[in-house]
Amino acid sequence: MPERGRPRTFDRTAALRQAMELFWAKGYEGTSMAELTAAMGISSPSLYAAFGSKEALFLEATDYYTRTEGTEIWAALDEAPTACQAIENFLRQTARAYSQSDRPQGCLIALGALHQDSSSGAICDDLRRRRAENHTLLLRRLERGVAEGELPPGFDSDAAATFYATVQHGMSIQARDGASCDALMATVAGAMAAWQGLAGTA
Amino acid sequence: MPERGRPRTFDRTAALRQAMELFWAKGYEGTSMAELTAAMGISSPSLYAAFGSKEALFLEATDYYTRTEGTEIWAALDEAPTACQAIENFLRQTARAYSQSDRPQGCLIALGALHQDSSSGAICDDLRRRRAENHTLLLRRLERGVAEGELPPGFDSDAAATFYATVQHGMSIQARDGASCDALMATVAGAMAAWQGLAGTA
DNA sequence: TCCTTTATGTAACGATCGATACATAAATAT
DNA sequence: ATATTTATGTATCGATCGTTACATAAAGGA
Repeated sequence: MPERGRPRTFDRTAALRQAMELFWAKGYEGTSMAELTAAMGISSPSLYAAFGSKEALFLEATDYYTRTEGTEIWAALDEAPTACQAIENFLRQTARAYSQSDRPQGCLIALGALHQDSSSGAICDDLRRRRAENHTLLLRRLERGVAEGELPPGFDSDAAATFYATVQHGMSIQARDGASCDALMATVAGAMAAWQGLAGTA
Repeated sequence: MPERGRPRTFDRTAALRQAMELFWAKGYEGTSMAELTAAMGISSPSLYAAFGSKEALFLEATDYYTRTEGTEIWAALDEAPTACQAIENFLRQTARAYSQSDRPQGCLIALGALHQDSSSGAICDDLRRRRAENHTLLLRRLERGVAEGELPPGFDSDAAATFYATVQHGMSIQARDGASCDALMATVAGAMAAWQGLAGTA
């Protein structure tokens, strides 16, 4: 059953991808409507008809980002047999993804809008919620490690999840500063060197 | 020897401090001239006469930030007798400073302008240079630890400095998300748990 | 065929952006 | 006293911001 009315002449998903890459590279406030319409290859009224507003477009772009760009990073958590390997693979995938030269460096969720007091309260809140969800994913995997006996009963999964999430956030800034994949891997090695200490102090 | 011409009626340093706090809270692009003049209590021409431009004001504000806000964090590096204690104190001071409720959370140098492609190339470059300087400070302290025999000869000071700098950058985002000092201390504990591993693998 | 519905293209909206022209005021230098 | 120098206050500059009217084009439904 086809749509009513005149069909749109552009690929909505392709346009959304272009918007995502622009927001990813320049942040929410740093990206103008003029740049968006140019990159998406559509006019301003078409953009508003298809996506609602700049804010709604950003929210949809971050959702698209999560579904397309973040998958390999977070899939590593469930694929590895142990929590230790899961965290390490998670960080190594992060290092690889954040340093790719054919796309913006670092993470859209971490860098897209950091200044709350700006005109974009909803944007900032949405990104913060997504960061909290990521923390929860790490926490669940670590708790599973405790449940399976890999980690001691007193292991502070929440503190460890916070630590590794923080390292990943720092890697976004490091990547924005031009760090190579190897340089990011040095940080991964440092973070994983903490594993023995974290698992032992329980 | 007093100045020629009509003396200015406002405290230049106090105005600079107000500008710094605003840039700190909202970032370079997120802060408007109207907000700056309101917070500084001066008119737009007075601002331009005293500081040159918004960009020059930001550069001077970051310099003021480095001289006034960052001192306690980086002083910890030289005061502690061992490199291990130096890094730990450095991170603990960071946790405390980043979570103060009477000032913006996180670090101006880390969060002030992260998106290079924006209109602010010089701003971004300046902050990146300052971050590189901070990395160098960590590196020098670790190299001193190697020279003094505290750390083994093969210790990778550069990788360790990168790791701890990355953790600090991540703490800025964590603090922006509302993390308490205790929560940041959990990350510090995680980062210091890596010390044994880093010092031992050399 | 005519009506409804949706999309496109042109053009422009009011608001805000960073930055200034201009006249006036207040200090020193001669 | 006069000239010079610097700061202030008002008012506004052109450019860009996100957003939208409006007329037209292209589809399905009756």
